[in-house]
Amino acid sequence: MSRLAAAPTVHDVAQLAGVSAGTVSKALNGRGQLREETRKRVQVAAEQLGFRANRLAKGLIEGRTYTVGVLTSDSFGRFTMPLMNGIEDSLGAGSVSTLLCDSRGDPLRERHYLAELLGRRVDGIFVTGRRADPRPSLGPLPVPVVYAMSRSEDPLDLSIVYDDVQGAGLATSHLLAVGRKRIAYVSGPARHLSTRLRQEGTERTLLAAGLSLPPARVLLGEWSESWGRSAAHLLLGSAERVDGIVCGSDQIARGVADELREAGVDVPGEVSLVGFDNWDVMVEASRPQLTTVEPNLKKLGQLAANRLLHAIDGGELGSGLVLLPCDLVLRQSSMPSGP
Amino acid sequence: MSRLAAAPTVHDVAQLAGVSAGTVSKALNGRGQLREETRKRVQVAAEQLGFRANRLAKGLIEGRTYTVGVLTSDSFGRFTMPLMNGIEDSLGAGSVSTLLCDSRGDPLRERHYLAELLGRRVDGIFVTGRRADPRPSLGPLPVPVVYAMSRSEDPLDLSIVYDDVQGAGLATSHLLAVGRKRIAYVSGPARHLSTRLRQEGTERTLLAAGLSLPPARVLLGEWSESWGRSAAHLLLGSAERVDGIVCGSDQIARGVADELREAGVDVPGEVSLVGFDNWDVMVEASRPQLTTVEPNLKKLGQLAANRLLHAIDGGELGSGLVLLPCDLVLRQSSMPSGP
DNA sequence: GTGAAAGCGCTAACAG
DNA sequence: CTGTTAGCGCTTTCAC
Repeated sequence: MSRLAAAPTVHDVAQLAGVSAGTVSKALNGRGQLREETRKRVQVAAEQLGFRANRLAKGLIEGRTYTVGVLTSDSFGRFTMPLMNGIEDSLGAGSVSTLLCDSRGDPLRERHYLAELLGRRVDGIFVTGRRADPRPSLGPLPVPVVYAMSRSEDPLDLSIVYDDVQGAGLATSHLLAVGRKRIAYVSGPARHLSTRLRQEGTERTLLAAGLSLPPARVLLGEWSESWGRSAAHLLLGSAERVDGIVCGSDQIARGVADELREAGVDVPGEVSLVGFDNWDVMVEASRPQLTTVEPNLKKLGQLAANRLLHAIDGGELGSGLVLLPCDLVLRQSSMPSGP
Repeated sequence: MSRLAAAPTVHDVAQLAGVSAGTVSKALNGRGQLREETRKRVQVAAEQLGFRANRLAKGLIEGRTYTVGVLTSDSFGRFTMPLMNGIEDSLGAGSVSTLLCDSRGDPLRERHYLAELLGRRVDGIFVTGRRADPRPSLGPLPVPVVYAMSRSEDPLDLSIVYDDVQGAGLATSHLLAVGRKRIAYVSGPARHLSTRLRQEGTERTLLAAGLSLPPARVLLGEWSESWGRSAAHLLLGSAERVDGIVCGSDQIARGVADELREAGVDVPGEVSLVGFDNWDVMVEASRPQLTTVEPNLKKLGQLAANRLLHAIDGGELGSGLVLLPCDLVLRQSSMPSGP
């Protein structure tokens, strides 16, 4: 549509209302003592001109911008999305805006964006990214920083992540609870921390129950359905049959489910399956639908935002690694006796 | 990590370098005539203090903020992501930052965010969202607005979308080219514009080839794999066999592929299949992998950003609906004689 | 060459 | 009650 004139200033409003700029400010912000009639007149004039106070000018005075930066090391993907939603939930209420920067994993680009954010005097910064692996700290900055769904190498930073170990433990406990005993772990590349942590959670839980996770029942590959199918094929070919599988992702779990079904193995009749991520697209399209670990990313985002806001308001930010517990979502793939 | 002191100002740098504030500005911005020695001294002082010019103050003077807003009517999803990447590509070069607002489809929230963006004096605004259906215009604003992957009801606005009709036409032409004649269209809900446009593209192409798309070969349902499977089942039950299927999404196509395979129908031997979206996760996990329509969202984002930047620099924004052509990506699902 | 002063849009403190 | 003044951090004349 057609373009409006440049944004009006307090002076424009003042002139129209026949008062001074200071009076406009007071009238519009409900400060000072004004005659009701004057206040009204100013409001009408402001309305008429479509006046909105310039936040840059306000920020200059207040010394804060009500803006936070989000620095992501990876393209905005499926995991960043619910996290961002959580962050917005907590920020939106206080009308803090979000400046988005995607470094695409390039450290140079990250430095550039960081400088940009600092130049814009953001009140705080979130650092995030797909990989859960520890990443270099941004170092000491004039504003508080929260590493969300991402962990800084520096223990003095505050990092908030979901608990991979506990999540996998939940999955494993559930398999034990439905009577499974010979449990396998199929997951992504060993170089990913989350692969190792989820394995640890699975193994620990089995050990605590007097069972074990022998190397032959640990299959590590890629985060793909295709690998899930291959892994299931391998499991079918081995001498001893497993009756439960903890998968490192919903994609893998779905691949496993497909392969098992096509090989005539009943899921969950003969084998119980648990995924990880609670990714709706995968979980719902899978046959049978997947019991899976919900990493509560939205909640993680909310928590991260609350901590950051608190620090911005002068509170203590805290430091170290905060582990947020996962939940288990029950669906058909795991329950031999029906949901 | 520990917190740094508040950001230093030009005066801090000036004091350290033993010059005046004005000189600092000139030295750091390469303006005015300064002795090389002085310039150096200022630069060293600035470096030492970690000085970054406050962009708010700069923006106040320049009258522009080098910030644009992105107003999305839907959570940042799979479609918004590549679009954003494209936008960042074009903006990043000029170090324009992005203020992100997710209205979640709530008009009230949208108004709030719009006010917020205007208050922050963004230089321009992108409007986007998952649905391709026409949406109400934001109306006349003091800054240029581009509707990207979204169309405004007002023809005076500039809307840039990919060409659903042409995309479906590409898919259909390809099916014809590999020798298919009895073609079906399986897609999402009829209330979605993209469903109807893609149908139009399919039908037009068939008519142009002397063929037709009878109602019995049009199956509209949901954007899910599950619907794809149901639709394929229906097609298998009908009297006349189809030999090619244009699907409204990759998810649907994958569901169709699964159902056909499990019913013993060879894809692409007996039936050729084309999807829409080129969504890696679906396209690669599908058996066989999917030939599909690539909507070039990243390119769309780049174009939208370039147009907006041009308008911000005082150029003409333009208006009306701009249709960006789709591409076809060939994989196994469509080619009876192998790729 | 460099410093001092004015002003971007706004608000807070102080006059009147 | 309302207007005037000063100043947030920066840049840009204009004197010196």
